[in-house]
Amino acid sequence: MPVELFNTLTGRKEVFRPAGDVVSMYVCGLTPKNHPHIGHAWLFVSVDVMRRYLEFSGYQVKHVQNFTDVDDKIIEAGHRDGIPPEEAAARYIESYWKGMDALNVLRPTVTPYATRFIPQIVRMIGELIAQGYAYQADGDVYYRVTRFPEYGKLSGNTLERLAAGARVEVGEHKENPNDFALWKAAKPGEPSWESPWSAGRPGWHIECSTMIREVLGDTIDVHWGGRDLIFPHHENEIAQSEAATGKKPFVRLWMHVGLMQTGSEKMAHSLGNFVTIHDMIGEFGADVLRMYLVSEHYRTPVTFSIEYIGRAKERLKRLQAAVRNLAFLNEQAAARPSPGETFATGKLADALRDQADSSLAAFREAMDDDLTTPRAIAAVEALAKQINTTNDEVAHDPSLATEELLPGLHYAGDVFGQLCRVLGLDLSLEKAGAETSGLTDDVIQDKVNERNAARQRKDFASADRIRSELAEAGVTIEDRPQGTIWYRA
RNA sequence: GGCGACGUGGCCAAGUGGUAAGGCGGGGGUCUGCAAAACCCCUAUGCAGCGGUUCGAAUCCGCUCGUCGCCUCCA
Repeated sequence: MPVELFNTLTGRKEVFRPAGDVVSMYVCGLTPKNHPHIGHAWLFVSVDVMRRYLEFSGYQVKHVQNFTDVDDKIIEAGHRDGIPPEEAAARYIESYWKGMDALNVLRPTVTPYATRFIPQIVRMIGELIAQGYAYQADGDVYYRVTRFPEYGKLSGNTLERLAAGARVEVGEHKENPNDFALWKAAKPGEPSWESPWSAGRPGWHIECSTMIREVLGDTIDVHWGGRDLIFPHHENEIAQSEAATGKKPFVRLWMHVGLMQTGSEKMAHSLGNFVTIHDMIGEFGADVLRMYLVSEHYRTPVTFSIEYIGRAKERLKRLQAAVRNLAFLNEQAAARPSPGETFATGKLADALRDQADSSLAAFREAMDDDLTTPRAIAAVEALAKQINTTNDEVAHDPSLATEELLPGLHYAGDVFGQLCRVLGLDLSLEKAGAETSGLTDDVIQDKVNERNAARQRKDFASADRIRSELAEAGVTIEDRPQGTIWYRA
């Protein structure tokens, strides 16, 4: 089954066919002007899931994602924070990495910074001027949209229709209201670079065109961004790149994530209605946040709500239980040699294998169909349920856990692990342990032993007291027929 | 005004012609000293409304109502 993905340019799902052996993928990254919010996380997690799934499916991906580290908003951020613009950019880039690492988002293969490509940007603008696609006016340089007949093809517009809207103001120097700046002359005190036209800085769109060309080439396989970038940003990138290189298409597959909504409007720094990644990770943990984001389809405009994150937390519990149960069952089964083939244990092992196979198939089918993660998660949950059911069977009859169960456990565990990794859910036990508080393993084990002694002598008051003390320290206890296990959660 | 997305149970969410996945919540069980977790069972004659096409539509077409995004910085 081929992977099919929705292409904004054609408005339909298309079979994914990268041009070469390595998928070239560019993502419009951040303009680091503030701490990244949940809407940003929604984009980057979606990209990450796609990348992980492509890699899982045997592709190699060259993932390039930029920082536009020079921009009017960054200059403003510098004023706001009382630091130079470069420092503001560095601060928010750092904040970005911190959030992404926590969310288990793979780092891009290459991360170009706009400010490190100024000579190449200047050269590309020069080419556009030489070819008549751009003109200078009083130190600024503008793109001449009327020279590019296909202007509007990504957003479904034409120049006539855009003109009908007439909400774009005609700049003093523009020939056409839809012309956009390639180079802006600096005002006093603003960061600037020398160019043939003025000391100034690049306009907003040109840096992406230049960096893509320099790092990936004239035509790339995939370009990602938020829906709000379709017009004018990505429209302008097409106009710049296809004009300058003369090669079409600039991008074979345009992908856009739906916008995160707060209440009934889009979440945005400029609207002041944003919730930062950092705050949500602090409150719920990164895995829960990732689970929440992945449980929505990437093209849907999702409404942000604390309540929904709470649901993701509940959902994640089943998966985490499966990880614990796998470890527990493996331990139990390995410790007991098989007395020879037994019908009941064989049936358990078969059920694990069967569910792993069908979950894997369902997962692939869902992901092949434009990365339908909500359905993919259902497949993972079905496998988790089978693992947990096995645990229940063994709880009722401990003698079922013999070496004969091991192959089924290993197979199911392997598939379960792979699928979770594609979704970027990191459910490892080590990590769960590392995240929490004060008590050492030995101290906890002592308390558990102490509690069990109390239970033995039917001193349930003491037993319950110890249990709630542990609970307050973030340690959960499960009493099983084979003994008590504990974990930090 | 132009372009586009969308409207499925209390809530979230799959489902592009064949008779409504999954999750949260709720109810009932199993297990437990009691819990917790897990597991099992139940929880939409109906998919915004009205027409139409079809043997058959949540799924296709038309109209109506409603929500959101873009057209200005924005992931």
